[in-house]
Amino acid sequence: MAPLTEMPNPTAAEHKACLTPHRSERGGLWSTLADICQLLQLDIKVRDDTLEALFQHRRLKPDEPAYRVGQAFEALHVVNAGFLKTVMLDSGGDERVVGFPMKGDLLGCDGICNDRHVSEVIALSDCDLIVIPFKQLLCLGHDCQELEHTMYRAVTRQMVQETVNLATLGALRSDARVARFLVMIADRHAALKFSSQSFRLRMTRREIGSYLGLTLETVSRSLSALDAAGVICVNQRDIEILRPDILRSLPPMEAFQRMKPMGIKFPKTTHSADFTASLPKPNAHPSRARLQAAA
Amino acid sequence: MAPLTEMPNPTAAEHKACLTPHRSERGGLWSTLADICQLLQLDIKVRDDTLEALFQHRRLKPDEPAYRVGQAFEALHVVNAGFLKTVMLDSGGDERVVGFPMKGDLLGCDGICNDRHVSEVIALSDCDLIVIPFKQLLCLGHDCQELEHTMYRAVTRQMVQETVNLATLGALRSDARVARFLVMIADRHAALKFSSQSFRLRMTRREIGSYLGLTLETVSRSLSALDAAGVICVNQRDIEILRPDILRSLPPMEAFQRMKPMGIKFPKTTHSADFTASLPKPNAHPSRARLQAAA
DNA sequence: CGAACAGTTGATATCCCTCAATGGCGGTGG
DNA sequence: CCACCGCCATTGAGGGATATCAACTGTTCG
Repeated sequence: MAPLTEMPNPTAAEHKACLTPHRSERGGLWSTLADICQLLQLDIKVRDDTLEALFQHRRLKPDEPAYRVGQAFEALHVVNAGFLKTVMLDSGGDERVVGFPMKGDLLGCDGICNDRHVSEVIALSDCDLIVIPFKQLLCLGHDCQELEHTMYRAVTRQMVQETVNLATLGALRSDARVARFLVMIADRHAALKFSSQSFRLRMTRREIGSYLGLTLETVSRSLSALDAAGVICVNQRDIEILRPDILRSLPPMEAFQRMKPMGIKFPKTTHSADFTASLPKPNAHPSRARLQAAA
Repeated sequence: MAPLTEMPNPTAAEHKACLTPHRSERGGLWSTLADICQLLQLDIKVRDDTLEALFQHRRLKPDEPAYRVGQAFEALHVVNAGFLKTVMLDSGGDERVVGFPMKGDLLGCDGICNDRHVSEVIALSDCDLIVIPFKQLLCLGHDCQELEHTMYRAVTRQMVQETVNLATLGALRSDARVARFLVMIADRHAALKFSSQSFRLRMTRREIGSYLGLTLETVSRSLSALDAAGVICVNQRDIEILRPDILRSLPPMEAFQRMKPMGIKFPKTTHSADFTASLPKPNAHPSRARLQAAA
């Protein structure tokens, strides 16, 4: 692992409650609906007093759940600060990570359809959430149709994004899965004006593996391989992205490259990217070959 | 809706438009909102004339799309009859199957958030869809809040179900993935009063593989292995389930069995199911061993 | 019939899971 | 303070699972 050149200190910036106009009332933090819409990046057009409605904040410590599987659905949450994981429990009781929410994400959407949660969300760091009681939201929506529509757009956007992320992983080999995972994280950091070039992972290798469908050892090896190839720089949970272009270009497996829409045929695809450019370190691991040579 | 009482011949019955009180007007088929709610298994309480609103049907032939990636979002669709696939296109233009909608499923939810579809839906058989123009739905929702809430519950239910299905696959090996896929199909057939014991797959091995993250050869081999173990009977696309108990009990990989919530430790799990009971056929393939012996 | 496609099966290479050993890091208690 | 412990991460060895390549069969459709 190369020494991470310098890391201005994204950790500190990400950790502090980096919100906006919130007010202290009744002893806790409260935010307006307008604040929430800004956090969700919704451009709400209504100029309405409903935007002044107040919603309470909720703090979580690491390992503390926002809600659990089976719990009655009462409220959505918006992440104002911190990092979390969303997990589902399979029939055997084993947990499967399905997402890593962070600032601006909407939590609890899975409870809308059944009045009961099928997933659970657990804090990976100190977190600050804004609670949106669903009944209250419905009441506000009753008065303001535009608001209701906008909020549901936010809900479906959140769910579509999760599906897109999960769906793209299936066709990739381990190195590419890990690479795509890092790209996802980087893009989300960029959207939040965090550094997308260097950041700290908040989850364990095991949790990453659960999300990607890999074992923790394979995740670790893939990170090491990307490091050895000079694409990233890994130091425990600190990641620096050196070659974002390569990180984004790792191809899917051969069998899935031919899955062109409607059966259009293509000549055998040659791996487009050549990683031969950067070989700062000797390769000693078998899986590193693919990252380094396109031959 | 349809008097789907008994169905001696699922295949034939599934193919014909097994709907109900629809009306022929302006040359096409139309259904009421009440019909749609029944199809979606929504218990709508409102006794309202909005339930008499009419929605047009749309027929698709095999390989015909209901909508395509990038197309402007204008309407949701409810499947009244037929079988389809939902696909997403990754950055390389390769297609990835993310679902196999059938009767009672809601199509097009992914367009709500962006006014543009990120997935596309293609018919695998002759299909009959009911078109729900979204603007019209919003207008109806404006008059009847209960209706709007109910429809959004249907939307989120559809999306949650897809996520759950995708999420459970990651921890399974190939045989278990295929088994779970068959269980999914069987359960959905059962919910529709179709035969869950024997049915015909409408998609190719390649499409199944794309959905499961496997190659078509592996899908074929897994089906053959389940057949050889006496768990199912495969004949091209016709499937008969002989041992649903075994089909549901295939365990995840070792590494993912230990992913108990919050780090609770368990003794090394012994594979609970013993498949030794039924060995009607000789085993000649390496991958069949796991299905037959728990030793 | 022949072409194109879907499915099955085999041989082989490779990927990644599994088991195992090691080191780093943080907390806890003598 | 430091030994100790537990958890996390890394790395290696080995083997099993699955992708890949290839050959063959069956089906559909013109």
